[in-house]
Amino acid sequence: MKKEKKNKPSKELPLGFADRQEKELLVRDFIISNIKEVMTKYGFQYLETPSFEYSDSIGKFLPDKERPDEGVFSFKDENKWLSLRYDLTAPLARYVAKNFLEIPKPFKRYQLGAVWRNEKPGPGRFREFLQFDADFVGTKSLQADAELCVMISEILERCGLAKVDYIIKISSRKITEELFKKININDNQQKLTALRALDKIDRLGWEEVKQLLGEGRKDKSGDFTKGANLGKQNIEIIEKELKKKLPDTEDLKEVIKIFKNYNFSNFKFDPSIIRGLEYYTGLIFEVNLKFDVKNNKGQIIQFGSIGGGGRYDNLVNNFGNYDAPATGISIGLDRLVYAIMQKKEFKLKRLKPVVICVFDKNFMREYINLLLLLRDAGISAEIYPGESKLKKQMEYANKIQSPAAILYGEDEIKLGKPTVRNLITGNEKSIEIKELINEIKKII
RNA sequence: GCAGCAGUAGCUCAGUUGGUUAGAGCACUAGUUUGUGGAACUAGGGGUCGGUGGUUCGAAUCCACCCUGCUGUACCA
Repeated sequence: MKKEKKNKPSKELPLGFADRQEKELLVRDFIISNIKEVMTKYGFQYLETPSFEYSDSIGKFLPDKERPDEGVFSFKDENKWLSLRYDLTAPLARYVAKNFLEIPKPFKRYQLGAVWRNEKPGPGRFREFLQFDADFVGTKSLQADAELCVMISEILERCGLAKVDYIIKISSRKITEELFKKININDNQQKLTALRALDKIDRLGWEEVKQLLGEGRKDKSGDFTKGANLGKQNIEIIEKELKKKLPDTEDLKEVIKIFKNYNFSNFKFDPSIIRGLEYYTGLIFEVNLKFDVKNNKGQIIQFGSIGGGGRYDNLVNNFGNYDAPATGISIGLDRLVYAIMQKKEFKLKRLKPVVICVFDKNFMREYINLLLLLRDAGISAEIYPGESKLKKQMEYANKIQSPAAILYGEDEIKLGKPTVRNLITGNEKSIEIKELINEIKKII
C-alpha cells in the first residue's frame, strides 16, 4: 500500500531561471547606476521596449537564417504569435523603423532589460538574463564605434576594474572576407565553419584551430567536432596571413586614429574575434576580462567575453526602405556582476534597520514615537515585526545584521531613557531620548 | 546537441561484499528560572536515499531508461 502522495507545489525553479539575492542585487544596482551616469554623460537616450514583440518583428527579419524560430519563448495571442525578446537589438530596429520620421538622426539610445532564450542553459548562462545595450543608428561614422569602446571602458573602470583587468579586442569582418576570397572559399557552410574555428584561437591555440579548419578535433571529454575540411595548403595560408596580419583595413585604421585622439589605448587588434556570424558587416569588438573567475566550488571557469558589438549596417533596413547603418554594443550584465563580485570585496552593505524591541503591546505608542524619530533622521529602523520573547527579538536583530537594538521596557519608560544595545560590540547604554539619534549615528 | 563526472536531511557529506525502524556535522525549532543575539549544554522536527521500471526473500547499494546539476565542447540572433 502506497501512502497517498500529497500534491505539494514544486519548490524548484524552472530550468535556467534563478533567484537573485540582495548581495548580488546591490552589486548589480551599483553597476547599473554607473552605466546610467556614463550613458547620460555620453548623450544617450534611455529607452524601454516591451518584453514581448510580435514574433515576426524580431524573428523573421533576422539576418541569421539558420534557425529563425528556435530558441525563443512564444505563445499565440488571438491568432498572432508573440515572443519574448531574445536581445535588445531587434526591438531597437523595430522601434527605429516605427518611429523613423520623429526620432533624431543619428539616434543614440541605451537600454537595460531582461532577455529570454529558450535553450539549454550552460555554465553561467541562464534562460533569463539582463542585458545592457547602447547603439548608434543612422551613422556610418566610425567615431560612433570608437565612442562605444571608450564608453564601456569608462563604465568598467567606474565599477572598480583597472586597465589590466580588461581589454577591448577589435577587428573587422573585412579581414576574413578578403582572406576567404583570396583562397577561394565560396561554400557558405564552409565559410561559417571556418569562422567559428578562427573564433577559438585565443582559447584553443593555433594547433587545435587548424584541426578544426581541417578534418576536426576531439575535446578534453573525448567529444569530436567536425571541421571545415579545408585543404592543408589553405590552412597554412590562413595561419600565415592572420599571424602577420596588421590592422590595415580602412575601418580599423580609422578607428585606431580616433582612439588616439581620445587617449584611449586599452585595446588590442585581434583578427580572431568573429562575433555573430551573419550579423555584423564591418568593425567588430569584444570586451574581455583578464582575471580568473571561479565557480562556487573554487574551480576556475572559462569565462570568455562579457559582451561586445560592432557595425550592423543592414538590420534596420530590413523593416522598410530606410537606410540606417548602425553600430552597437551589448553587455551581459549578470556575468559582469558575477565577475565583479569576485574581483572586489564590495563594501556595499546596505544599512540594516535598527530594531526596536517590543516588551509589551501597550507601549506601542512609545515605540512608534522612537521609530518616527529615527526614520525622520534618515536612519533605517523598524519595530520588531512579530510577537516573541525578547530573546527571539535579539536573535532576529542579529540575523538581519542590525547595527543596534533599542530596549524600552517598563523601567526605561518610567525614566524616559531607552537602552541602546550595540549589536556589534554588545555594549549597552542608557540614554536620553534626545541623544538617541547621536548615539545611533555613532554606531552606524 | 555531444562527452565526462555527479545526485542520500535546508547545506556539506558518511553509509562496509545488497540484510532490522538510513547516519554525522552545520543549520533549524524548543528549553537551560521571570527583560537580552553571536559561545556551551539538553531535547526535538525534518529524508518515499533524483524519478520510473526491473533483478532479488530483501535495493540507498545491482541493471535499464529518464530527469536534474557540474565541467568541457558545440550552437548562440
